[in-house]
Amino acid sequence: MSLNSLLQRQLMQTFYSKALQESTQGAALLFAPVHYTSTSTSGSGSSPVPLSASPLQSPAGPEVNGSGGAPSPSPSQSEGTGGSVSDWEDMDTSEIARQIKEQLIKHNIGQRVFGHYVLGLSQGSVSEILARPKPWSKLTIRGKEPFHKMRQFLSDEQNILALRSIQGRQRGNITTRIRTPECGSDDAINSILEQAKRELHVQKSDFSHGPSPGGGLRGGGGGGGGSDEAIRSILEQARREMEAQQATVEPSLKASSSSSTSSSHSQRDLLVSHLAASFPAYTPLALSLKNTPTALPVSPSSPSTVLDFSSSVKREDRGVSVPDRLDDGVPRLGRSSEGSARPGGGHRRDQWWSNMNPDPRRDTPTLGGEENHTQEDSKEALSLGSMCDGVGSRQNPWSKMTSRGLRMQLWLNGDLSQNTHIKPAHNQGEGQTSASCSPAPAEGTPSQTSASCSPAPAEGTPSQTSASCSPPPESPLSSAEESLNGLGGDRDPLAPQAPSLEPPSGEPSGGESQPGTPLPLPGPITGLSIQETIAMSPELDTYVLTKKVKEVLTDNNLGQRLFGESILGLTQGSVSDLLARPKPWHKLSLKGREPFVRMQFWLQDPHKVEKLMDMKRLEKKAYLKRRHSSLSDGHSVDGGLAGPDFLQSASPQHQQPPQLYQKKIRVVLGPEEKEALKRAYQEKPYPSPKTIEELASQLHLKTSTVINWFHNYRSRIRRELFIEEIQAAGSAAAAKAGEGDSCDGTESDGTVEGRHRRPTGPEEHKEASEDQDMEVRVEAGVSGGSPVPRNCTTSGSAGPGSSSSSLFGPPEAGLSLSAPASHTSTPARNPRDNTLRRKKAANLNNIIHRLEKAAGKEDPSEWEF
DNA sequence: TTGTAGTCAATACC
DNA sequence: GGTATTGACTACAA
Repeated sequence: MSLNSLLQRQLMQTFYSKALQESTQGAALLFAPVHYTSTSTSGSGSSPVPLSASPLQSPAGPEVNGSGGAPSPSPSQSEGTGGSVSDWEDMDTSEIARQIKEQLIKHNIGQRVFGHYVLGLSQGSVSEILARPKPWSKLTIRGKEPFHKMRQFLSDEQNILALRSIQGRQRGNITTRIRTPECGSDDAINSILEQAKRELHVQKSDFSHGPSPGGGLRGGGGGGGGSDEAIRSILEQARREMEAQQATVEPSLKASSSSSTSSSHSQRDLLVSHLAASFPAYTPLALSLKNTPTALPVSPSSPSTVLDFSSSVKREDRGVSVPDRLDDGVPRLGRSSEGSARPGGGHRRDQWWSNMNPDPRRDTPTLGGEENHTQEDSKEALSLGSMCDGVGSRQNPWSKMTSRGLRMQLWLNGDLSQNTHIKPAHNQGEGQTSASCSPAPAEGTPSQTSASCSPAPAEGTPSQTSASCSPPPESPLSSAEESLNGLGGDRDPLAPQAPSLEPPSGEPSGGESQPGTPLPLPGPITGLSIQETIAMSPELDTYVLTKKVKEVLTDNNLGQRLFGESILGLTQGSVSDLLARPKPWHKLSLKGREPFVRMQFWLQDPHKVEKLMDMKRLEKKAYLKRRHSSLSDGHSVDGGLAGPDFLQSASPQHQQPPQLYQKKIRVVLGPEEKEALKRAYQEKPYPSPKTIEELASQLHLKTSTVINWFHNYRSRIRRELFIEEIQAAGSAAAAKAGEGDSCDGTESDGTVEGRHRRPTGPEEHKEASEDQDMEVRVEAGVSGGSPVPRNCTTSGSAGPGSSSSSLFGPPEAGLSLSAPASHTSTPARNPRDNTLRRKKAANLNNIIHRLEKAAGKEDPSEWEF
């Protein structure tokens, strides 16, 4: 609770000291989200009053009151008085909303967090307010309150920065989802420290370079509220909090080291996940086992051990095996982490983590050391090393860059290009681009940059290159840069990640390049982040991309799991899904495009295969080593080579009560249940809660299961349709090229492209089965007549309209149950065709629903399809 | 509250 | 042992 307040105090001080200038109740508003009382939104008209208000009042209250001088009402109070601040009147609500939206977008702050922490409103309310702000004159007193808050929120960048930190703390890593209960506390501390560090950074930057990198955010005041005193105060608070936390830990652990605290537990979880994220190639846990073999049998109460570490890492950790990635191959930067050394093998991980991990949360566990660390940073915070820390090496490697990391980077960099080397490589073909941490990449050689960012390259090759800073010149990637097709000498954005695939021994990762022709570079390559690269990327042909990836993987006998975890940061299942059913580029969100961009760059890596091969070998080696160790310790090894299996098997699961390793029981719907659900879907793709209840009751399922099923089914139907349309379009084009006009593309759809793109026979059969199932539904369902688009089923622009028109076309014979039995004769009976129809029909229902829904809207401009 | 996108992870399947 | 499927979940937005 108090931890939560620490970070927010910054926000509060600047926010409410100006806006509210009054009671601590007003200040407490900011903290409402965590501890709303039941009366927080009652008709009293007052703002939510958090239960946690009191502890916050202490630090903030006096300052707030002091700054304001004359007492003034709280927002809620002020509304009763009409507002004691003159400019609270006649606000331009649209403008405020616009600015808020702008800032939220700019800082990647979600509406939920904003509403939660600033307005005391739900995300939905925030959305409403921002999207459709009412004119001031039409607002009630209560309705004006959010605008008061928003305006005050905008008045000081510290508010925004603080909220951004909160957002970053709350938002899970894209690729790692650690859900430990104590995370919040750790994160709070880390966020505080992060903020403090940033403040130091900014101050130093201001001092050294004039304007802060924060750019326009920093309104007028330069350093804003980030005085040394404030920073010290924050750090002091953080230290106290951590001490308080540590006090709860058993003395032995307490005595051992800071890394043995309970907080460090979760911190290690974070470490694990982020390390895995940063160096997915170092999956083999045997690397750590090699160094700490005795750690295996340790009990959970010994957090300093690898085993416990592993066991503490939930499987949410994206299935990457963790500890070993932290050991060998981890660069040991000179500074920090001094105090993180602990008995056992974990200290090196923490050490590495403290140095390398982009997530500011990493720093926390070291109590005294943390403060020292930060202060040390302040002494150094604009050295090249810290620059690298904040911008370069702390930038997550390619496969696991988080939005949080991106935000941090963006903020630290100010205009994004000051400290980074952004270059539209493809077109301009300038020099190296990977020196994201290099302040003067154009002048410094990669080796220089690397040396600065990776002071301890002797630890092994990974250390040389794992940092996002530029790798040493001897890096295989560096030497191979020029071989990258279309790169014009620019480094592959994969570079930060790719070298980590090299074996920790330091030996180069193989020799020859992948014989396959890399796809042309899609567009600008940046040394910044995947997100920016994605944003700048031109449209990619996801289908071609996945096809190529599949080819490479299969040709080289590389598994999806390996590829997914190492390159994409995804699990095998996700990879399978992506490769089998890639969405068209334009249908993908920024996040959804990420794997494809990664694929693209991976394909361009001439050493891609060698690296994965090396990875594979390492995993096997690790497995064997682990097994050997386990056997010698009397444990059996029944897990996989790495990843979650490893974590599981490495843990003493055989000796633990089942509840500690309880696998989630997966609901498996039976054929009858599915059938019923599909029928229901045909009736109503968007069933009402009542219908869902009924279905759940009839099928003896949980309502959530039914809801999930509908969600999933809708989503998957849509995606299936995309694929089918792509295939149809491709086949139509092929047919056109080969046979001239072929408006009826169904044949080629089913026989040429369909076969070509469908993985296996059984798949066909299965589809046919579903077709049959679907045909019944289609004919009896809402779409009524034939859904078969006998015409060009999927023109490139085929959207809902085209589908719709086809589906509503004249009845067509041969669409009944017998259709799937024929695979080759009548085009209309082709299973591919049927599948397409099925999906179109299902999708049509979806569209109809949207149409109906849209029809209910007043303004046609709001219609959205 | 509802819906979508993206993903995980259990498990079925080959 | 690899891949495909799919129920469940998170994050986010309207």
